[in-house]
Amino acid sequence: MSEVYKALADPTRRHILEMLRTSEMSAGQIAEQVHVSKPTLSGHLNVLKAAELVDVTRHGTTLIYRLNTSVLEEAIFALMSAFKIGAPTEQADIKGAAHAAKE
Amino acid sequence: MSEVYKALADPTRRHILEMLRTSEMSAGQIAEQVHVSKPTLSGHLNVLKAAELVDVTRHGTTLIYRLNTSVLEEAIFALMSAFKIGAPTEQADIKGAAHAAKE
DNA sequence: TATTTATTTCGCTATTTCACAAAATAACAA
DNA sequence: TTGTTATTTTGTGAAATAGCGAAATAAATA
Repeated sequence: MSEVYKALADPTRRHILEMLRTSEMSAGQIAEQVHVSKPTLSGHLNVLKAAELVDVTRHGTTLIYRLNTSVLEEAIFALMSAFKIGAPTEQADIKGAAHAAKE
Repeated sequence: MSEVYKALADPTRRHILEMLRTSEMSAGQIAEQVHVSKPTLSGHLNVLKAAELVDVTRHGTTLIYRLNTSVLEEAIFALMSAFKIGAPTEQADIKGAAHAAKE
């Protein structure tokens, strides 16, 4: 579980996770949008894989990464329960959170 | 915002935050339960303060730390929103109403 | 003013993290 | 087998992080 927090601590990794939310992607496709060297990207993907935040399957020479939503959900709800924070009840909360997420 | 994730990445700091959930505490009281040296603890408290996860007020010679729940809530809801992970309550209702339940 | 208590800052070491270029590996096609 | 593409592993260096003991600071009290 602690590995999940560490994985989320890096902005590049959070960006990758957000990209994978829409659809699964190969490492090469990710590399087109994340401007770090391939070795660096590979390292980030390994951290995400170790935290089980992403799953990988090979298709020929390409590796397909996809978001493991359940692990992310578990982490978020673990945080919520650890601090006894309830679900938001107003749309304003959701908008506020969406705005904060872009920073 | 990124500072919040980094602050949460360390298990000692998460422990401190959980302690502060119940009630505010002085640095000395925190030190009794967190077994690191005082300089190390002071460093952790500074990280939490920089992320605005805690507020500090001085009472005489002692510094009182208390959890800034709103910043923690914002971080959690930012995560939920970024990954479209819905709370199983009103948030789902709002989304469902807004998008006419399609996906 | 001098002392005591609570906490921080300073100075240092060890470990981890992030980044890159170059070399290596995996799968496939010719 | 040789070559091509996709991706990772290796090696290295710079910067950040966590840890500690010793010294410094802030506030209260004698």
